[in-house]
Amino acid sequence: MGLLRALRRFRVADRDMRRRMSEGMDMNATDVDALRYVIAHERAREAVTPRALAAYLGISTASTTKLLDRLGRSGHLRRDPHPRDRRSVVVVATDRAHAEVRERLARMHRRMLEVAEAVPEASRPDVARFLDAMADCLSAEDTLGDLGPPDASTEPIG
Amino acid sequence: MGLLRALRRFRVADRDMRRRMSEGMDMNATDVDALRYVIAHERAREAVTPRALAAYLGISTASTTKLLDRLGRSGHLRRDPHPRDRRSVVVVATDRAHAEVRERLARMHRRMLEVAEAVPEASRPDVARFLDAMADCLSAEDTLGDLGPPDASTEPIG
DNA sequence: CAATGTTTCTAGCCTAGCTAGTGAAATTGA
DNA sequence: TCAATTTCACTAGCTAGGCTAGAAACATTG
Repeated sequence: MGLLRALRRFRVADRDMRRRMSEGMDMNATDVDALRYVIAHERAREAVTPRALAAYLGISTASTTKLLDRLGRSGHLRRDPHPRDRRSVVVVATDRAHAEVRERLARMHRRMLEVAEAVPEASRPDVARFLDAMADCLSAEDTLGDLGPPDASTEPIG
Repeated sequence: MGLLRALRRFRVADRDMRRRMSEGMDMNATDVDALRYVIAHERAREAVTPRALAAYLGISTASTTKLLDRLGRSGHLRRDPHPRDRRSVVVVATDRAHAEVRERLARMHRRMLEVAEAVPEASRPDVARFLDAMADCLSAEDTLGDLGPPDASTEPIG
């Protein structure tokens, strides 16, 4: 079944991309993920609090405080006062962060759009349904992850 | 474009699944990944060395030594002497590890197969091509990762 | 067979997580 | 209204899982 093979390949590519990205931007994977999260929400005009960020990243708020310190020091994120809750804070990406991410993303994102548009109209619902159903499989309660035969991306000793 | 939305959803589901899996098996994500790798290769009758494992996981061989110690202590992996290279080692999953993983995976894997088989014959090549092309996008040299609008899985402060 | 390369492991360090607990502000309820 | 509770971000201190450097055993090559 080539579909599962293709899915596995995509997952590995995604993992490797995150790795390169983290390497290339000289920050750890969580920090990059956080940066992407903040920027995406900023583009959608939605404020991000440390708590929301922690929930998304799956780390504690204490760790998020440290994360914000790091990304503050590196000049990517800033803490602004929350407009309505004086205990809280709004996390904002700096212009530099926006520019840096835009620069790195633009090309890939454009390519992805092209690829999506190249899928024949008639097949699109099936593609979307397939991915949604796969997501459902992974979301089911008691799962551990799929295995399947290894891809040819390894170097067994033979 | 719903395809990219579906793809994002799949990625998040995959991430969360790994998180639950790591939580549920009471080991860190890298160790689970390693276990899956070893078991998958074992099923394909391919030996796994610490070095190959390190390469796959993207960590140093020194860290892999520690990883093997951990998974040895927990009774999931074993070091066997390498048949032809006396410097080296073959990493083997214990029966218990096989059973544990099989138990956790069986249902999900079965579901995934069903989902794949439910995709209409006519659309399958398009689905596979889409995923392959997306993987290529992510593999391109200078990429950072896609952004796109955030999904509704967040709780912005409004 | 000497020289070089490869493989795993050890020793010691550093970072990014964690829990527990704090002070300040918001919310709830009597 | 105001006391009690909850929620928020943060601090302090710990731990685990990465890293580099270097060593010993073995393989490979000229």
